Amino acid sequence: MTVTRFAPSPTGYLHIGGLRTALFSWLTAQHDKGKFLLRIEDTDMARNSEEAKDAILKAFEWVGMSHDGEVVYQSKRFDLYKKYIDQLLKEGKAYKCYMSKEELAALREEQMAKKERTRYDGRYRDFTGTPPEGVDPVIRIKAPQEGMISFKDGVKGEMNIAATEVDDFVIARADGAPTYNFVVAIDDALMGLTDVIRGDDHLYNTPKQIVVYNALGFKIPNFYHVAMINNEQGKKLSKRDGATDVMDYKTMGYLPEALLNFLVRLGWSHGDQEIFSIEEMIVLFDPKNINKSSSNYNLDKLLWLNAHYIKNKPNAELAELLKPFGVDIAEHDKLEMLLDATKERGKTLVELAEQINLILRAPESYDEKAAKKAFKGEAKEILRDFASMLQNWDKPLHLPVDYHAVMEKIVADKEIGFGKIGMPLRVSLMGAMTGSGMDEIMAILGADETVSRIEKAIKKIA
RNA sequence: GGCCCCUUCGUCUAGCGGUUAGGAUCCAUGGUUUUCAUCCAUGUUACAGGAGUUCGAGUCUCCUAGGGGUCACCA
Repeated sequence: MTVTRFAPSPTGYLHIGGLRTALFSWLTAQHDKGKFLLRIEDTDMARNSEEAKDAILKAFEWVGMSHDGEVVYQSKRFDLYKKYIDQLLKEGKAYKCYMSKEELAALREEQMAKKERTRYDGRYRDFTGTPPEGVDPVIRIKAPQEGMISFKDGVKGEMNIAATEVDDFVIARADGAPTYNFVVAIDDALMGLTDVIRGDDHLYNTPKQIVVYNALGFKIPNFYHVAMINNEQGKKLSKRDGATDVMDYKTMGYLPEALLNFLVRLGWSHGDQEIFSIEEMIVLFDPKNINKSSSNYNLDKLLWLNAHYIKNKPNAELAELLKPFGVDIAEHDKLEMLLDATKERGKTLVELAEQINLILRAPESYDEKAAKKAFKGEAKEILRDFASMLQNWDKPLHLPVDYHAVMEKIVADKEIGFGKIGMPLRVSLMGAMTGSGMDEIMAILGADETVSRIEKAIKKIA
């Protein structure tokens, strides 16, 4: 069975790039009807925070990516790691290193001066003498000293790293706490991971982890290293480039399905298809199709996708989603009409909320340019007659077509073009020259409110 | 600096030795709409550069350039 995972360290919010690798992992598991596990990498007690962990979990909840089983916390598994450290020590596959931090720094400086690769020189690898006083040793693992460490990466292809590139790295600190590459390999193996999908900044950790897998006799999973997401300029994505926190997209009025659709197309594709429902992604996703090259983050496409998903969302659901944006129309009797008239005009929920408020709230002022153009000539008279027609109309006024009939009547009676009534009417009702169709707006407002706004505008003209 | 990875329209990408190099987004123009938006149509723009291999190269090989990653008792 396919088992994938996402393993963030709780040092901050969930990053947009992290969400993409999580999505790839999640899709791979869903596709194979396998399991997607969540593990919190909190071995560095100094940098962890409970808030960060909660923020990450919350982000997952928002996008609707659920994990299987309990969340695994590495901080609760130290006994387990300790067991494996002792085992390796006993088997002679790991050893105590008494080199002080100062000595290590000196060695590194020396190597840098010689323009060599900085690496631990293995001086305690076969040490049998008396250890120096006053130094708490670290534990280092014996990495192969010659040959190649090879693995097949599902994205990058065949990888061959010279053993000389991997030194005897530390698996337990002086205080006994295990280190990242050690615990990741153990947990991935013990949790039964079959496919490890992660950012390619981890590419160089892989040979190290393979050393651990081999030392402990664990089965090596498939690796997929996904290239980074850069900003529009092709540089590393940073906070300066706008939203990098997944939850920022919620507050900016993006739909999770739009964000996921956007992310799945960054580094992955299925022919010419652009729109993928979650179900389609699950059916079609294959990590083998992940691109080798890095991709640039581009807001245009996300905006386009978001507009698409808003347009196609049922009105009742939209009404619920709009609540956090200060628009509560769930109980509005013209809900359907209101959203049908506005949802094609908002690329985000924020914009959609603005569009709705533009209709629901009587204009406090009139756009200067629009008013100048619309409220001229006989506009005042036309508006007055139109209001009067609305008040004396002998048929019911409910639907847009009912109001359209009134407009047709005034146009016919006065032998004027639609613009003559349309423009002043629009500015009277909305305060501006843009927006939804007049028939729809009037039907939403009702005759009384329409007349009231017209009268207010007439006063303004005078 | 060592090692490793990457390079098709501005951006996301299709392409897996033979295509007028396709789609999407953006932008522009036109149509629809009493306005705006939507929608529809049309258009501009790309194989980083150079050598090879081959009848034929975006596709294979090498070199160069550019970009990125990584070199912790962080994860």
